Amino acid sequence: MDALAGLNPAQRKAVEAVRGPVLVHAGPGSGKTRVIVHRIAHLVASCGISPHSIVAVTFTNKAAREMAERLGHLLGRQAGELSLGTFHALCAGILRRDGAAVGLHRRYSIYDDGDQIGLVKRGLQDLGLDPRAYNPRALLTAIGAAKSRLLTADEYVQSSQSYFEEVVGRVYLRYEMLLAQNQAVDFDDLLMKTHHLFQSQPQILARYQAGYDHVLVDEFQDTNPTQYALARQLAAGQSNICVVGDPDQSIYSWRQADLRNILDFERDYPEAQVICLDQNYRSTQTILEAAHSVVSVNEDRKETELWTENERGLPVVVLEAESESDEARFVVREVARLLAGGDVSPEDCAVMYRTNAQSRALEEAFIRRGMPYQVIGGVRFYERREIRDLIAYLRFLYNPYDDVSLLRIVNTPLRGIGQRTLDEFRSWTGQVGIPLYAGLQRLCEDGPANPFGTHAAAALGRLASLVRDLSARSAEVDVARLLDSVLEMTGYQAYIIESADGEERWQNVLELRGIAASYQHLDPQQGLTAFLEGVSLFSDTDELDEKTGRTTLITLHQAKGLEFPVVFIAGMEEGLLPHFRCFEDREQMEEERRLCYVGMTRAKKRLYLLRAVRRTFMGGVTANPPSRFLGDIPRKLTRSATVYGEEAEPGSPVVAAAVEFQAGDHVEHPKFGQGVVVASRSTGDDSELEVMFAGLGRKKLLASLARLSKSSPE
DNA sequence: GCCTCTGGATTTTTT
DNA sequence: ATCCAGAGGC
Repeated sequence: MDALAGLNPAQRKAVEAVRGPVLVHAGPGSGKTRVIVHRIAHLVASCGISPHSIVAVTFTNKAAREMAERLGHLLGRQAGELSLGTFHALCAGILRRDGAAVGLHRRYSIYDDGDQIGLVKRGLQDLGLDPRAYNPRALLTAIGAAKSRLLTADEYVQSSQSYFEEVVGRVYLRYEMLLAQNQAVDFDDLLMKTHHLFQSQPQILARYQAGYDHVLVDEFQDTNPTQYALARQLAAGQSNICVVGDPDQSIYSWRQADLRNILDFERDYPEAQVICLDQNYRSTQTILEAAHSVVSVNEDRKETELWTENERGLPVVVLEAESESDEARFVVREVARLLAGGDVSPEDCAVMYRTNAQSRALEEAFIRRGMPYQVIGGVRFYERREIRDLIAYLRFLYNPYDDVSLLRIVNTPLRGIGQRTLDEFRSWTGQVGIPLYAGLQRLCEDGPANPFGTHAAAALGRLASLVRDLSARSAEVDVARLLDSVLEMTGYQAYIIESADGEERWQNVLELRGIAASYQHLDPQQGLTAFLEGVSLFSDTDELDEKTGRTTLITLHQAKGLEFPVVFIAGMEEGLLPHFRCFEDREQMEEERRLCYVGMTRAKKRLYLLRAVRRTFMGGVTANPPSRFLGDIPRKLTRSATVYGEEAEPGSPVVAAAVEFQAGDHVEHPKFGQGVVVASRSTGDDSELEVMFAGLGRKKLLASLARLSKSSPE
């Protein structure tokens, strides 16, 4: 095997630079994955490095799988010995093995977003704070941000500067306590606790460092400081660390990804080799130039430009539609037209958008035309109620300290344990000083001689023996059979089938059953561990399948790393892309630009930028001006067109009302002063505006009542 | 204890 | 438009 075959000089250099720190700057379509794969193959096949001592971190599980597959072709069996995965998956494994050193049981739970919100709300309650006065979401974001910067609750409290931060600090402390009680971690904890483990237990770190001589990090621009710190810890033994990224494609700052990691890398490893991959193999010259014209407006940016030997190609199509349904109809018609041409198949096409809500109109159009499509993300499988319920059952059986899961299933399906009984039960276990699950055990042992009223005692007793029987079962049978037992013994199956949309929900349950069945080859304990971990760390992009014969509908964020011959970007409007939440902040606005750049550079041959003049949004109608990004693309690269459908006339009153004030307009209010319209919805003959006023925040106003006047921006 | 109704908030992106 | 929490009736 020749790991260097077919590489250009820069790629070859990146593959061969095996010693010491390396920073690879890889623009879109520059063969980044190729470089990583060949670098690993080169390390193993030519340098004689053991695959056991290589760890490669990817952004998604899917990326890890694909890499594993390609390496399988190059290295055969040895590829299975590499450590490949996301930071989260790798950390979950490390904590499973060594978490005891930081107070974590072997069987801990991983809490997702919904669980976390629940814990924050409980924390607020415990502290006697009103969950309506303090938005749990905002608190959780603040806590997550702290964890992404390795700030513990104590440190946070020490350093809090404002009243809000003080509240966050108190909630953070409480939240951590609740997690510990439940033997649970959140996503950020997977990283932070691993880091803490390594820091506090040098002998454990040494073991991993000795194991990992070579550390690779993909999508480095989207790592957060905690992830970077982890990578440094792992690489500290040999300093053979290679990070690959592209600052222009950094689109996850809201998840605390920090571009400064790239600068820090050069500071932390001054001897690092920097290699730039700037030849693009993916797109036409026209597409590259158009994309560059959008991203190059950014001020926080080193000027780099990709070049390509590919043909000039077709102009970028810029299309104005009357409504989102016209926009969607155009997409479907155009896909059909290209299919008829013969050289394009449905899976060659992708439709991208800023927000998941936009997928709806598109989906309808595909359905109406009978065209095959797949939506990535959207209503997520693992967020469906029936799925969460069943996972809660399994999670509680796996980790009995997991009260969040227990409380979810205590009365699902209904078994007569209402709020009242539950409160009594909880205060009883509190008084006795035992965890909830132990309380249930005790009820089992004591039989009817418990301190509750007859009705409650009977209901609790039934739950207790149910739990006892199911946990006995969990030690004996594989995940799929355990799930069967849950469905049967709890009456959940009947409960689902009789519920509204029972048929559909039961199908979901069967799908989960199928996923569980894929863990059958493991012993009961390992199987349950692996299943729950897989479920927790699963991401929507993981299910993306490129060879389906279906057109892909996907958010711009999820599209990162993918490529398609034909790309449509829908909703090129002020308020959507860029999103109105970013109007006020230059850095965020620059990220919107990068997001647009990421979308455009997914396209190989054909790129369509679409917008709708009028769009339904939260019940009302909004009218958004064209995205400023469209204006940055030189006209010579584009071809413009308009589509107007039959159902709407441009001059209709509905449209007129919404057009009066548009998202992005600067306005003046007699009392509130200067502001920016962030949303306008037309409701019949009036429009309801949301305006962001300097210092006052968002206010909702009726256009007919509030005496607003348009003003010029500064 | 459970069901239904209402009003309010809520949607940006996700490991 | 849809989801949630809280109130009130059975």
